[in-house]
Amino acid sequence: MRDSLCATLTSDDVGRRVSVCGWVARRREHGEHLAFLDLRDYSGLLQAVIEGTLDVRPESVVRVTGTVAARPEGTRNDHLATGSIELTDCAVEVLSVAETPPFPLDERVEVDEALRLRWRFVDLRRGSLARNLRLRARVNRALREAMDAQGFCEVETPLLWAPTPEGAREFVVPSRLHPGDFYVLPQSPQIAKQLLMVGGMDRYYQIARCLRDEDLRADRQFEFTQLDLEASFVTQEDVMRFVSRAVLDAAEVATGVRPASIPTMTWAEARDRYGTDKPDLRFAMTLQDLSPVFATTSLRAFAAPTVKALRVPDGAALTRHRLDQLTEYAREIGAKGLAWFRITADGLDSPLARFLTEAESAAIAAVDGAVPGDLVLAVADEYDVACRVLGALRVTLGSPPVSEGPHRYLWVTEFPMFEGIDEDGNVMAAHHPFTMPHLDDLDVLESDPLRVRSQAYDLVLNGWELGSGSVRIHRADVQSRIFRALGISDDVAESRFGFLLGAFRYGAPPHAGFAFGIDRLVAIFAGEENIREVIAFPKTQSGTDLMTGAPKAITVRQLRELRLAPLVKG
RNA sequence: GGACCUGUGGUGCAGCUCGGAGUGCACGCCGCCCUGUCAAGGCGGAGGUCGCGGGUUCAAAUCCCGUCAGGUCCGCCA
Repeated sequence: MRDSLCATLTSDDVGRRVSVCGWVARRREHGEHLAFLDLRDYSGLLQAVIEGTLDVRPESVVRVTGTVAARPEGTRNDHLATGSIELTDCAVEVLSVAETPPFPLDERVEVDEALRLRWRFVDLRRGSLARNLRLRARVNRALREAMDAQGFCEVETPLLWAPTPEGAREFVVPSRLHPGDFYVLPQSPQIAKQLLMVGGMDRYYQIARCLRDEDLRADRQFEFTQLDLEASFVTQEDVMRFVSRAVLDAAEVATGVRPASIPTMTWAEARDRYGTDKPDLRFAMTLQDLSPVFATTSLRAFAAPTVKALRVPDGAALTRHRLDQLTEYAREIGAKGLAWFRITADGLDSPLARFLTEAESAAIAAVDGAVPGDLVLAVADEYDVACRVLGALRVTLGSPPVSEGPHRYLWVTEFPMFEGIDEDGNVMAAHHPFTMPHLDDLDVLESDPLRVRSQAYDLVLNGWELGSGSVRIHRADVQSRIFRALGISDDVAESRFGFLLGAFRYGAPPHAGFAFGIDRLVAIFAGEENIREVIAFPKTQSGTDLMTGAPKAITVRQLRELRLAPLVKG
């Protein structure tokens, strides 16, 4: 139907007779003798000159056959890639008539997202979504090539899997052939890929869809895509090298610049200095420890195991209302309160200032090299609370928009094996129960489990957790000790993970792996705050699809076939 | 489960504090004019359940309560 794309024609093509197909982006009519038609296909725009009237509606699909011509002197358009040429002597064939679109396709108009989702097929015609999806395709290809080059074999794993009650809530699929029984959609191919290792696949990868029935966020959809990989006879360092290669290749393809190698930070340092396990290294603002200064304080608000402080450059300008909001936020995420100190040339401006000793005031005024005009925030609490709250405030107050600043990658290593204690007094797995403990900490596994580090590692980019991985346990004795620490009895372990543990009895190679979110990676490459902008057909925050209307009721007949009966219809 | 923000012709906004006739702007749409425009231009026109329900009031887009939808966040996401 066509022999050219709109924006691939150049002045070199002048004189050629060509056919192009696309959508009517704009029309400009000048009476009965002249009209202009801007034709759009995925490559861009091309102007066609119509000598006569033009009877096509915007967004109709047309085929234009014409002669490529240089534009007359003085009529070139520098804003258009094809602005020095145009099609003349045109024949316009209308292939499909369009109604007026539900919102303008002009990218300069910001359109309500609900409308964009309802009419996604129209929104896809606008530039930014289309660009993001093409960027995503290039990233996918770079990832595949990197994995292939490193000796990995792409293997597909089932979407219909067995329930493994642990971790994220699973999507459930009723079985027609086995009424009353259910498949679940995998939260990740975790167990499948470990079985591939036992099966001798050696190095596996997959661009895998993962499904989790948890509440949605700007960076979380029910279904998301990971580069999932696993390798045998490798160390943590090997896996980090594999992943770095893939991510850096993708970054180079996406941005044109290859980032330097990715630095490493321990989890303990990340929490201490940045108050989070996913530090955003694009800006400084590290947490300062003031505990020694306040060790013997008479100020009750500061009598706590840990006092940490954060300097906010130029933060003294924040209004009292804003400070109240920040205090409210700090409480919301677990702090008892938030102390603030405006640094002025005359000393501290704060409701607490008059209760501080001279040494205490001096320490606060000196936090992180504070100068007049800055603000110092402080939290006194248990160590982990102080870190977490100030870490969140650091991001709230300092973090640049996603589209700004450099891309700062970071490996975070030596995660704790366990975090927190459940109602039964057992520790809880921080990663998953097949994660190998740090060998140096194996002797305190029973005596002091919360101190045990794991061989788990995260990849972080600009404060977003891209993904995580670990060295897996391949020794039965270590696995039993972990299950015991987690309060999982042999029977329970057998019923939940029996097929995996059984497989491990038939010769399991030492193996390790990783998985990272492609939606998030591409969103950051695209400068988007929201992964919906890099997904063709995303869901709303309440999990609905405004285009298809999903989720929907199914017919009584379908229910009967599945032997299901609705208890309630909400 | 919870907090907050948003909802006004097809689209994007203003109007809301301090209640007084559906008032305004820009785009789009329809008609007419226009031979080099490119976010074309000129003239004219149509188009509204102010998300929905209730309350207060002589009077509600505006104040109050509830509810729905979209978004951001907390919880949740081994």
